[in-house]
Amino acid sequence: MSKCGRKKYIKTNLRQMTMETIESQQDGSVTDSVAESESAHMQTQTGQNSIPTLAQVSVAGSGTGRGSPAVTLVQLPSGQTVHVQGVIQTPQPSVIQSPQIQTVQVATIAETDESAESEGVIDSHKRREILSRRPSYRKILNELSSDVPGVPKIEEEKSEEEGTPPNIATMAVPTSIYQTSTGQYTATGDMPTYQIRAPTTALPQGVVMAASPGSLHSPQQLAEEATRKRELRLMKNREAAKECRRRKKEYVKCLESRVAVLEVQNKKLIEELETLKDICSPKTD
DNA sequence: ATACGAGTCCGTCATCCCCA
DNA sequence: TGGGGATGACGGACTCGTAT
Repeated sequence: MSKCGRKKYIKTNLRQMTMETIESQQDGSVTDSVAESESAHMQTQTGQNSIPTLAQVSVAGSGTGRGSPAVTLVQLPSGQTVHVQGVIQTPQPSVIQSPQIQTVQVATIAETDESAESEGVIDSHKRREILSRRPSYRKILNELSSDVPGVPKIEEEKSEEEGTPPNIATMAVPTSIYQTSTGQYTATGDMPTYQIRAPTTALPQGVVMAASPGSLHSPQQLAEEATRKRELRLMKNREAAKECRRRKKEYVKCLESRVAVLEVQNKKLIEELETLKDICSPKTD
């Protein structure tokens, strides 16, 4: 797998691994979390052992610097020891309220990874066939939140903005986009400038021409109409993608917050259990 | 200084899925 | 059932930290 392809693979599995983290994090053991993810991933990647096995675990304490790799040996339940390369994902400074919790993304390198990587890149269509679409993260979160009270649902835009939890930092989303005389779209705020490939027919956001199909005569007009529709669709999709990513970030923050809460709960329960054990156990001396 | 790896962001395409 | 919004997946550009 190419460098970029592997990177995408890691990104692709982030959500899945996050869910596994939540399921397994009550144990509190890094090794077990990795092992569970390992086995789960092996099931989903049958026949594709050239793809690195991935896991995401939550660890307490500080990690290394941003983007700095760390190599760890992890023992699986089967007794097999794997090399784990971990990279600290530094959260936004104002995002995580519990500084002890950091998300670590780990990738175990399967033995056949090197050889498979040298075989070349699968074309994108084949990859699309291999990588089946997973359920929407919004759906997952909503299912989660229906099970567990206290987990906010990702709802429609309005309620989401109004009901943002106080510990989650909202991101600035620029909305003012206009067309310059050169066909260049510029956004106010922090969005970078970008260019439309065929600016001749591009329209500002929200502008819909009232050209009905019956009013089009020449093939040129039809082509222009098609181009215009395409530009409009691309523009809408561009904005939708931005919004989608913003919501996804919020979703990830929500999961991270939930992990932090559950870890605290788990710790308290363990302490409580120890206390009760001390009370109930007969004194030996 | 520079090469390199890893992470992030963005635009686009393909597909899912809801609603009129 | 078609249209359109939502989102997974992909690839490219860019940034940043580290090693040399």
